[in-house]
Amino acid sequence: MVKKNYWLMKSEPDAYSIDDLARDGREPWNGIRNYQARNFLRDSMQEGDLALFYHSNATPPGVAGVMKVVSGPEPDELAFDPDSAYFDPKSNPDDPTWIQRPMEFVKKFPRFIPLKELKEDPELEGMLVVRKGQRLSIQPVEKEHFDHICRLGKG
DNA sequence: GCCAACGTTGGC
DNA sequence: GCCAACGTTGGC
Repeated sequence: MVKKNYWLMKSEPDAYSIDDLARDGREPWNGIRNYQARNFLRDSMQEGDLALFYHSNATPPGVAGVMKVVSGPEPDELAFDPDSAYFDPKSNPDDPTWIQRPMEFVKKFPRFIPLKELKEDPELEGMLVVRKGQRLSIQPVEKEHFDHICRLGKG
């Protein structure tokens, strides 16, 4: 049994929110156009890993719930669609630059946890998402931090 | 709307 | 390979 990893994945709720995932049940996480985030998606994530669903560019920003990695890496088809905002003419279908991961809804927290609260919590010191100016849309999270945030979300 | 903190691009 | 210009992210 491989050790489970934990993640935080950002989405702008205007584009796709935890409620959208609750409705859809399962959704490919695509449109990632940053190499570091791509590498996490492609190389580090394992089926069964859990991820915090983070609402970015929201009022307020914060963690809304939990989802699960349910499959291996797949080519991000948006990169091949000239009509998509995520079209990348440099991505070759035979060797895709960008990849996606199917994610599955696990739960929406009874209590949304705003970023402000994460920043003020001494238990979460050192967590990437509380660092000023960090922009990475897919981040590894320590199990202790993940568990603590789940407790906070219970209300 | 502002702006800090990046990441990317392209000239040299 | 350097680095300035530019674009994007995302909190505030």
